[in-house]
Amino acid sequence: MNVLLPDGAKLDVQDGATAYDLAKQISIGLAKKAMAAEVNGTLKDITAELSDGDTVKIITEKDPESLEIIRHSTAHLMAQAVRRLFKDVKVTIGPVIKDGFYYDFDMGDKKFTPDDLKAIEKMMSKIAGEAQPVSRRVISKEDALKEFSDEKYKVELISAIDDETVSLYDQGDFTDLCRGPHVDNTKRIKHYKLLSVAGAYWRGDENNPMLQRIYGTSWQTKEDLEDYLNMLEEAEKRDHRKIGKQLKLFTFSEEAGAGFPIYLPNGGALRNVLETYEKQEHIKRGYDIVYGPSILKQDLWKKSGHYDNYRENMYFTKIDDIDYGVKPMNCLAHMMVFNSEIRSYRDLPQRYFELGTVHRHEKSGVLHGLLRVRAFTQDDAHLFCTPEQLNEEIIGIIDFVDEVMGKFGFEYEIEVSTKPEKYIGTDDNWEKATNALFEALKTKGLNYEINEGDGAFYGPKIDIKLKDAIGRYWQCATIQADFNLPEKFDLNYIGEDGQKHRPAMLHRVILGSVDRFIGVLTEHFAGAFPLWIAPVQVRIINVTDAHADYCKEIEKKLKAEGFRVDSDLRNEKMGFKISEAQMEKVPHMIIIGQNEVDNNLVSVRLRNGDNKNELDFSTYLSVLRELDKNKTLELWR
RNA sequence: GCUGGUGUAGCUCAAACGGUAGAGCAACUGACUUGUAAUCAGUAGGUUGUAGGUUCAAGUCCUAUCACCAGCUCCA
Repeated sequence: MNVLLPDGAKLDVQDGATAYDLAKQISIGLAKKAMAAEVNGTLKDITAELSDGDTVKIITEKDPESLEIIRHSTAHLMAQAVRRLFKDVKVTIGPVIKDGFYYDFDMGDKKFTPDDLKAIEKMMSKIAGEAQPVSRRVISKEDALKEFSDEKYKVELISAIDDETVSLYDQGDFTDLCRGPHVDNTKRIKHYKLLSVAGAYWRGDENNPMLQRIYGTSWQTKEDLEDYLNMLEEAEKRDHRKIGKQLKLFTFSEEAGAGFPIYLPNGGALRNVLETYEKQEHIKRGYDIVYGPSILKQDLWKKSGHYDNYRENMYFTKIDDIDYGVKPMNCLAHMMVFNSEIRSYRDLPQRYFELGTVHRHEKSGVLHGLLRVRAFTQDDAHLFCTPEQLNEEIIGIIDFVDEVMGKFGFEYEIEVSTKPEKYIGTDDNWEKATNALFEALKTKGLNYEINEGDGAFYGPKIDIKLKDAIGRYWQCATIQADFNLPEKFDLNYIGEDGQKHRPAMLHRVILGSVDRFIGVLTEHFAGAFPLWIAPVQVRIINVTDAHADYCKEIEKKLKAEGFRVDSDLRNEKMGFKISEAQMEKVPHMIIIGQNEVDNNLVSVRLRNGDNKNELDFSTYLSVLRELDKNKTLELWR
């Protein structure tokens, strides 16, 4: 019989040949590396029999699909190990997830301990060492139900399957219901680690029993595994909650309430830099700065649709017996701004910008440092324009985002989210809005992914996910088209024809939540902020008390220039003071000793350990000005 | 919100079976006057998250509550 290879070549193979036989026929090397096969677009075991006319691609370690296979097989290996160690356990499901896998077990009242994880890992390597062949078996549902009669969760799963038959995978003393594919032998699984244990409900439903879930990771090579574990370690070191405490950026107070960040002077300085920068950039681009109140009448939230669609995330209060809602978004006041006078087509586009502090009721269990809070400030803007201007406005925002992200050194990816289940407005308007977004992305020639049904209740959106220093993605900027609120608020402008027309509206943020962005920045830079953002840009350190006055003089001059500078004139050894400044990740340290005082010089130590000694003060000042003004990520020019 | 875990000095952490709450760093005082990642000595600092309860005795056990941490979505 004949099979087709991905390059279109036809290959004659023996009847009944498996994918492995085919690989062997192509080359011994390929057969050795073969993990699975993609037959007519479907992933199958390497031991799968081929049929005449099949298109076959051999999947090797290099293909991304092989990672999923190996992780799934590792999950089975783990279940087998748990089975051997804990007799009464009921196995449930064990899927592949990003960077690894998990498997849920019903242990009755027993909980896994860290020691258990070690024992399970040990048993896994024993089973892998036994080199047990893994084989697929297809049987009728009926037989499967008999075979798994002791496993109530498997029975539930089998019953829910539509097909007449189900596939099972056998490996030694362990059999699991599984679609596959899998590696052909347990010895293939070498580079894995069990990471954590947690409770999880059966099928994610809190009415179901709580299971014990073990998370693990598995890779093709030792290096990959080590890289991944290092990344986890690195992420822990960069945790903004930890660094935020060390650098005294922000705090949370049990007394003040959960999810309400409180900025300390260092965090305040940093935040002020971001906000000042943003105001300047918005003014440059033709935005007007506006301000709205924190609470608005409940009736207005009813009118906007927030009351019906967003109520569970809102806080309410009463003033003189009238109901009010605390704003979870800034759009309402901006609608009021637009409606404050009659608009002509000549006035459009109107772009309103506000650093607006909003409150949202997040469930207590999801709060997480600055990344998930109940009060935060958005760099929010609403643009009102004619339908014809929409494309240009969206492009303007995309360019804006691109420039700002560049200042922080972030790359990013784009997603478009479409109409969700819960939405307001007509399908026609949704289509118009969605098309406007696609159109703009097309004009810019940008790649994007589509996130079906993930839009806001009032409109579709473009989400921009930035990539941090260790490869994690964070959602920050978003652009949302909206034809619905203008309708509800009866916004209009007078066109060239003297008639009333409905403006189009865009909601957008660049940093998103300023708070969240600070959290992301902290993790991205591991607290070592670029000079233009750093809470303290320059620290002046004297060698002995005799040089204190000169230090104060320099501090005064730099402060007058607007730099964030302080002096450490304590009677300590300078090595000690340098060490402290270093731990605080201050970009520049100015060291002042007798030589500097005598000759009107400064000696600068950079955060990276480099020294720029004995500079004229004026020379240093010009360098500092340049670094700050250019918002460079470098410590020196 | 749910499940599990944690909560001790400003910070990082100790205190076996319930039996007087400790250390390092920071702070303060003094000495030393110092040249690129931690000088020495001394002093002070706590109603053990909060509120109840059990006990001769509670940081330790019980109940409630607050906060924090992990997970709860990614379909055999």
